[in-house]
Amino acid sequence: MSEADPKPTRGRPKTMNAEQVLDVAMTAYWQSDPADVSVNAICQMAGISKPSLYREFGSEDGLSRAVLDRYAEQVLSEMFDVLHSGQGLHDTLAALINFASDDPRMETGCLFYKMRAGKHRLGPETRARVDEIDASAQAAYAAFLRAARDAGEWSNGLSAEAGAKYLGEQIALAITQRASGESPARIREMLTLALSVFTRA
Amino acid sequence: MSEADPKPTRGRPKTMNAEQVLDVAMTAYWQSDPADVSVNAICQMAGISKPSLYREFGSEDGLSRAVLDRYAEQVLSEMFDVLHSGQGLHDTLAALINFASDDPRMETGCLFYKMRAGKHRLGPETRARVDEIDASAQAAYAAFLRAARDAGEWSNGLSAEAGAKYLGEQIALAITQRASGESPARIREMLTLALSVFTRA
DNA sequence: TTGTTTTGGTACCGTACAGTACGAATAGCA
DNA sequence: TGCTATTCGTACTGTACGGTACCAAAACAA
Repeated sequence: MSEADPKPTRGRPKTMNAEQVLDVAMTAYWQSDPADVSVNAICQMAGISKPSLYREFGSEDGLSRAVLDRYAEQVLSEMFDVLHSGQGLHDTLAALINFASDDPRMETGCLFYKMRAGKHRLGPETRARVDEIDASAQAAYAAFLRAARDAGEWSNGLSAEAGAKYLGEQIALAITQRASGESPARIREMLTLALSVFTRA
Repeated sequence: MSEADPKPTRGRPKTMNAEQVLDVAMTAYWQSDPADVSVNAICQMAGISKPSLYREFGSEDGLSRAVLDRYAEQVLSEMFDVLHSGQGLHDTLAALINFASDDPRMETGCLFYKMRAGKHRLGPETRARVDEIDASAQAAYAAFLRAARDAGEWSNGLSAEAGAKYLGEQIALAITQRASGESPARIREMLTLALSVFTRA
């Protein structure tokens, strides 16, 4: 992932903690919106100077890409583990509904979906990473639906790819609505309705 | 709506055409995103100077509010006429699906939904207008669903308000996906699936 | 002609942004 | 004690933005 720094034995010791900066940036991006948080603001919040940030991450694009990587590792991975938990279709969908509607981490939305929604405002590296993650998420949804179909739990006229897209977009919609202050109960009601197409013949 | 100008008999005759400026701004906002189009760019595209624009609209907020008003009159009104066409539930839903999936005007998305998605970046007047339109749209959807229920065409356990919210968000999602380049066929497939909850018992 | 009124645009204001030049600070090594 | 390597942050660059001061242009009225 990142080039292993051979820990230089000479030179002024670094006081900047890259991971703490990433945490600060991730929280800020996540709580509001990547497009509304400037590099200046992140430096101020993290208590470092701008050159320090640029030495570490190269550019704003490099920073946001690193933040997205961290978010994928720390948050998205857990979300996609649900798809491989081996439970049945119904239980897995219920788990997804629970996560999207009630998980406190999604109270201000999902950083990945925020980045995807404002993709054109991101730098090329971050944008490419967004596309990668989007593709792998769709693949995971599709694999999950294929498994459910093979197990005879679902037999729609829909292709697994179309179903995956639908499932992914419904979850994205639900989480995005949480960021705009909609009540978890309403979101649960609507998402349950949207996903009922998988459990009703 | 706007204060009637008493057409002054004195002073230099105005060469600026406010409606043409609004058209230019609406097209620009609509094609890309209100947050990505500057006042400078609009002035350049419209061939006028910045003070002229500010004399007419007061501020960027005033301009975007005027653009939204125009959009509501010219585009949204037609969309909501569908709800009052008096057809049955099934036909009306089909008309909405047609509009969202295939109407060429929605090829680059819906300006209203773009503004709503980036509401926090708008000025106070425009933001208030967005909320107004959102509320009246929900009311129209709810009235439509109540009428359908009274006619016995729909008998879900859902409240008309929850159904209205669901319906509106599904249409918004479909149109927003068109702006991100998704194929009309896919969008139609997914929106049809999402709205099938209204026609299946 | 001489004012008065209205609209025109040039040139500017202050602010915020991403990104950088550069010298001071701090370490190990000779 | 230098010398070199590395990180530090102050202070700056250039650009873009929303918004405005100001005066010239163009009409009618006296």
